[in-house]
Amino acid sequence: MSETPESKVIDLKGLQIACQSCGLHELCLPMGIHPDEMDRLDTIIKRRRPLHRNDFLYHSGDTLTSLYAVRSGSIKTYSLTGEGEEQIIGFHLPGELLGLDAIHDGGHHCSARALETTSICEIPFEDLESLAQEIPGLQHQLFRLMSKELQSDEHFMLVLGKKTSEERLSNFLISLSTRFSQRGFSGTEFNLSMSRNDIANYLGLAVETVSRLFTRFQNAGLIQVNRKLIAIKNLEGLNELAGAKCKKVDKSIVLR
Amino acid sequence: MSETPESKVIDLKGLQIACQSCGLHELCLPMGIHPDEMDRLDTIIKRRRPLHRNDFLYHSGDTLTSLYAVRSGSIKTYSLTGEGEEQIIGFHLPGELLGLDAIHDGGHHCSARALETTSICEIPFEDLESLAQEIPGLQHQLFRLMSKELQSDEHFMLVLGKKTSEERLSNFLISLSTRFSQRGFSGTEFNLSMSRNDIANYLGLAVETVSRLFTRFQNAGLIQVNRKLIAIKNLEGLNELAGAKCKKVDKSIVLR
DNA sequence: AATAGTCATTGATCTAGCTCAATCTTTTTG
DNA sequence: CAAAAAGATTGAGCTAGATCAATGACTATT
Repeated sequence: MSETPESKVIDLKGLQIACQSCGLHELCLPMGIHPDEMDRLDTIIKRRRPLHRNDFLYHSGDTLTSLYAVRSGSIKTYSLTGEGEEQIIGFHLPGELLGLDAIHDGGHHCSARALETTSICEIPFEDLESLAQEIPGLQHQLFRLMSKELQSDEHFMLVLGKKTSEERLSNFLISLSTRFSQRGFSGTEFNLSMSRNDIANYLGLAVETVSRLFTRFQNAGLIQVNRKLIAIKNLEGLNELAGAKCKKVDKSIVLR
Repeated sequence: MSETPESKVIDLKGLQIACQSCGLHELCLPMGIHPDEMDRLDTIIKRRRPLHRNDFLYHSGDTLTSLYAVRSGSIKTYSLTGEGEEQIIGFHLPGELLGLDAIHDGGHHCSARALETTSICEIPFEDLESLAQEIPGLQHQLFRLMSKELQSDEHFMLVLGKKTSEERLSNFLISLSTRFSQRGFSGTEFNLSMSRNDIANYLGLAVETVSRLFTRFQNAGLIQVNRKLIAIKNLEGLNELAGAKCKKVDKSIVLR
């Protein structure tokens, strides 16, 4: 985690991609701020060498020093239950900010771990806060990003609150699809960087249920599953499942 | 909703309680800012006449103009599912801020409705944002409040994600108890301003299940239920239930 | 005070999804 | 490359909680 340049073959200079030239700046912190202000943001952001699979970005209990933006790869966040079981809170894709939930009391209450090789921009929070004090657009964007996360948490609470396993999984797949395409990747064909176990844990289901659902969805022609690779074949159908709340007219009957 | 003073017998002047003298300022927006800055905050905050039970604070689809802080009473927020059913997102107690999730795209995605007679401070968002630009403590407190909400949303996701009905309801009761005592009310005896239906909806359970659980909890000596009035008799026991994740050692056996 | 309407409780049954168990596949390690 | 470990799938049965149904209690209206 140290910043000693000599300890690596990797050209750290090459990692110093500016926000300006980053394909994610329309989603990320720099959104809506002027080019010269973006330069100031760049001066506080640290680009570190990539994390490998299972590397920790931070641990539960760590003091909050920085926020982190995913540049490529993916991260899962989780906390441990009373009995020491992992409980997954979220999966974070490129352009998404981590650590916002730690601002409140200055400490992380969950751990963040790379699901695959992942590069990260580190943004020291104190610096960011001072900069936000000077750049109205940055303050606004920070409010917007936090608000967006509140919104998506609320959406997920709705999904968990009432929905059947079918609704949960279809919502999950749609969410991934949407987020991938917003980030310039294919929304119809993508890799799941997390295990079936992680998915089940996140959705509050048993692994077996998730596995069965994948087969069912595939048999119904909604998706094509090949190990970690998912191809969405019928987004419309998935959407119907995702919104299904009818008790009487059982839409899921097509899947039997 | 208009501000015409002559249309009411209520002394609107009397409603103009300053943040300074408000018992909630340690929890609410003014926390951590200096007295003279608090005065500036006071100048932008509008105190309106109280909402009555079932009055709307805002509707889903409304443009975000203000954030709202609950001064007394309680508010529920909910959105409508595809099939037009109400899905409750949260219950908001005195000192809590509403509308933060609307900053992202400037519009409310849920409706907010009073559960009982409720007074509200209205804080025009644009004014608040400008003020936060000038008062670092205010910017920081806004970040903190949003972060706190993220944290509690995450906690609730954990509860919904895996937990049994017993765990869900005990978590709910503990959350209310904690929040009431933080606000200077009794944490061991309080009124539920929401219906059993609302509770069930919020927790993703059937009304009947909630009702049965109340009786079970009462029989186990954990709580005393009298209609809307709840008395916590054994907080320790509730806490155990709330954290229960053991599959083998079934703690809930005591309740049968 | 009577009536209608809403809200809450209790009982009986049914089912979605969990648990347990076995097999198969992929990844890791020596 | 083989062995071991981890992850994924599939099957069979069980259970927590949903649904359906009926009754009881409180609230509001006239």
